[in-house]
Amino acid sequence: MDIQTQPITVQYIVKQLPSHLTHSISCQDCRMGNLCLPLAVDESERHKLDQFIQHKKPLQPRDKVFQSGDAFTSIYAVRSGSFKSFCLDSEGREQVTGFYLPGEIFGWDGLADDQYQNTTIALETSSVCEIPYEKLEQLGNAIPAIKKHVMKLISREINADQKLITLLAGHSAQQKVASLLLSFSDRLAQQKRSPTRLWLPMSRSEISSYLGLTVETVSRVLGALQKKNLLNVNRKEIEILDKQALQTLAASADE
Amino acid sequence: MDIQTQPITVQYIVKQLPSHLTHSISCQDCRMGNLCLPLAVDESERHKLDQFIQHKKPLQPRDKVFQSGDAFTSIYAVRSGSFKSFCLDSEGREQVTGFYLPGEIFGWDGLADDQYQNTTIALETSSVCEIPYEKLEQLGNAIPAIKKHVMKLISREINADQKLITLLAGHSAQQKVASLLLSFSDRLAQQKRSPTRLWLPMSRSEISSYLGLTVETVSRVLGALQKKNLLNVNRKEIEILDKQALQTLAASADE
DNA sequence: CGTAAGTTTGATGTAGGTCAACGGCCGTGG
DNA sequence: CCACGGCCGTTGACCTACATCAAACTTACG
Repeated sequence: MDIQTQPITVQYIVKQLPSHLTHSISCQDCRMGNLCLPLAVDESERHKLDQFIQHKKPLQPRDKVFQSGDAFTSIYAVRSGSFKSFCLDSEGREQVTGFYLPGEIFGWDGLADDQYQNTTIALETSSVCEIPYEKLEQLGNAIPAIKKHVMKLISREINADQKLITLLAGHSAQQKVASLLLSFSDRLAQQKRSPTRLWLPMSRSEISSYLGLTVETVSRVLGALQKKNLLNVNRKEIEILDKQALQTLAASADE
Repeated sequence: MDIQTQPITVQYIVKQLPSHLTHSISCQDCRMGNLCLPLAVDESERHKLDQFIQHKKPLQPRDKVFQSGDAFTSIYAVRSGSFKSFCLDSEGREQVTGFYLPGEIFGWDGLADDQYQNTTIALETSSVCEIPYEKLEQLGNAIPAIKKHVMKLISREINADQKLITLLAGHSAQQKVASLLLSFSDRLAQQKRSPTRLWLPMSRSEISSYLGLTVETVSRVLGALQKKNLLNVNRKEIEILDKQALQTLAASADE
């Protein structure tokens, strides 16, 4: 019943590798393949990607990938670990706008005005693939499948943002927290990882900012869900005991 | 001090035209030019756009442009009037996700999954240009400037959504309402229309859904802002009396 | 081992939600 | 042309979900 203290994450595996390998895996071998760019792209085309995608070396917690105001040059694919993006309001308070897990892509927010709107930092030891946007555009011209996929990736960000808008605008604290956990669960499942035992890489404060709540409320809601036997909560380790009930709760206000 | 009862809108002007002209204006003549697609595109290229963009005839209030679940085929540019997009939550409650004014583009939410996520309807007598996405893609291949601009348009939607997320997550009712009014003001200014005298095409209920509030709260906040002499409110007509103060209020919690 | 930062828990306050009544506007029909 | 009815917006009284404030506790780290 105890959650493994060191979960077997992609990050964990990568950490075990000699460091000269860590950031030199090619796109062909990348286990994120079908989540990331090369969907519906064959061997030889995938090779072209490798020519310019930079498989960067690991980032430490709090390391910035880019900062609000930086010139837009690239988008980034999460290879391992996790990231948060946020902006500061006029008061200097941090507003978290997204969490990114392995296989997910961030950085689109820089495209409209040629500079990133959000700062994005690593939440844990993590690595990214940097994909220069210019090069990606050129490759898209050569390979229509790539271009099509790029468009889908951008619009996936739109759909995610709109889902969050709906969550923020019309839902209770319980529904918000439950939805976040379910979202994480689904995204872990996409990585072929356990959808019931999750390790939250972000602090309560980051969760609360993302959900438009306070730290205290997030803490209390997690406590309440545990009391209802829907969850096991142990700091950042969460075990989902009753996904069904959690979904019901996230969807409708009853009980 | 009285607000003109029939404001001089694009819609108003278009209504005066013989109806066979209303939806046959070409992209060359469109006053929305630089807001919409043809930015940085020359005469001859603009002509190619005309070949497939459908300048549809006017829509009546509540007419659907597309419905949640419809197959994604096109994006739409607002020529005149205004639109709202919304989705229904599991309870059947309407969640408004965006308002669109002349020169703005909607429909990107359909791209990721090849079907629209939101329903979008006209708020008043309005007209749109339908831009078939397939054709737009092809044109983008031929004319790089078009493709670049399309990318910017999509990512503008991302930025708008993230701005709304920030507004919903960390701001008071007053700040939300003030921000909405200022947003409208700015967008009217882009159309070279008065940024101080606005006519809100949507109901209080639609505003409240968009801002994550109740009708009563929106009404009370408008009342309060009027009492502070920041606004004149007369049903859907709003006159901004003190934009400076409104901006201050929208940005910081003080006073 | 001591300090700081993150988390939990409790007591209290309040912004905004809920419920209810009313009033103005507009369409329809006599 | 006026009367009626329905819809939207406003206003008031009350209430609750969540914020705020405060303090203990736990973990992380020099």
